[in-house]
Amino acid sequence: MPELPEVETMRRGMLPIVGSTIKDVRRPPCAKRPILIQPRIDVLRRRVKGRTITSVDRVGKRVVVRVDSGDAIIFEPRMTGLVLLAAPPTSEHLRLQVTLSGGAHRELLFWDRRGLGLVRLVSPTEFETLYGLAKLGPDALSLSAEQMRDCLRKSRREIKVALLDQRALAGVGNLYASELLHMAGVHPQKRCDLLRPAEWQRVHAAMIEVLETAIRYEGSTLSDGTYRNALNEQGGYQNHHRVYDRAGEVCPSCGKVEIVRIVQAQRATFFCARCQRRSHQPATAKNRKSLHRA
DNA sequence: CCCCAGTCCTGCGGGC
DNA sequence: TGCCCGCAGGACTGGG
Repeated sequence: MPELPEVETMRRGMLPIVGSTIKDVRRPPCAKRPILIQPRIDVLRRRVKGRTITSVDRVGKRVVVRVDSGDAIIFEPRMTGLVLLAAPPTSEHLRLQVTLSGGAHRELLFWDRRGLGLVRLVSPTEFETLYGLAKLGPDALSLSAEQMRDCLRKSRREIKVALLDQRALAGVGNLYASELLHMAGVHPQKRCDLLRPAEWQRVHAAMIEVLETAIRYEGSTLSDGTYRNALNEQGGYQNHHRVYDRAGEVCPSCGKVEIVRIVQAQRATFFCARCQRRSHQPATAKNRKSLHRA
């Protein structure tokens, strides 16, 4: 499931298309139910055909491809969507094909096995309404520890659930929420309003560290193998997960078999019952060390 | 404001 | 061995 590191990796892989011109936009025949494309494909085609791509950005978990009219094509991968410059994993789930000219790549593809993703073309005004700060919080990599604490400290929600709320901060998803709380040594069920300033500092530092490291490894390709970068290559961070999908295994911090799985807001959470206590306690020496290495 | 359950969807793995 | 059910969860929606 693409979260910030995976979407950032997709974005970086897309950079070679800046300067290319869009020749056409097609919706390949798909046996299954088509994904949502807004506006209708013929309207989309009229607005982007002949336009030059000026930038490839990211907002939270979405890739933003801007063209010289000011419009932006937003790719929202959700669970299984991929933005590709190479051949997709299968031809079956190809959802959108953008043909290009004037650059090294001939086409940009949106592939999505489960079809929960969406592609939309938005004007600058629509972009602000749909993806501005009123709708989506500041990017997880750009907000400060103070901003993070200010926007969450009064909430009575559990910290792990609050981290998934894209209106508070954008980019953290289910996998990295468990990972960063483990590095911070904070219990996922601890209420935000009960976190101490030192814990907010650790959560913020761990968030930056985990996300940046995951970006260096080009994201996590889970056992279903779905996530790929723009060239259809796997990520590497799945080999460095501390707790995610490791229930019953040894905790990398304390070395004991203490990793457990619980469910919060209908989603799996993994944590170490020994290193992440509900009550206040200082970070373990090992956690502190790994944070300072950041 | 907050929370919860339901919705979309496909592939896979556990259990029988 | 084969089949079926349930699970995976990002974002959104409607009801409490």
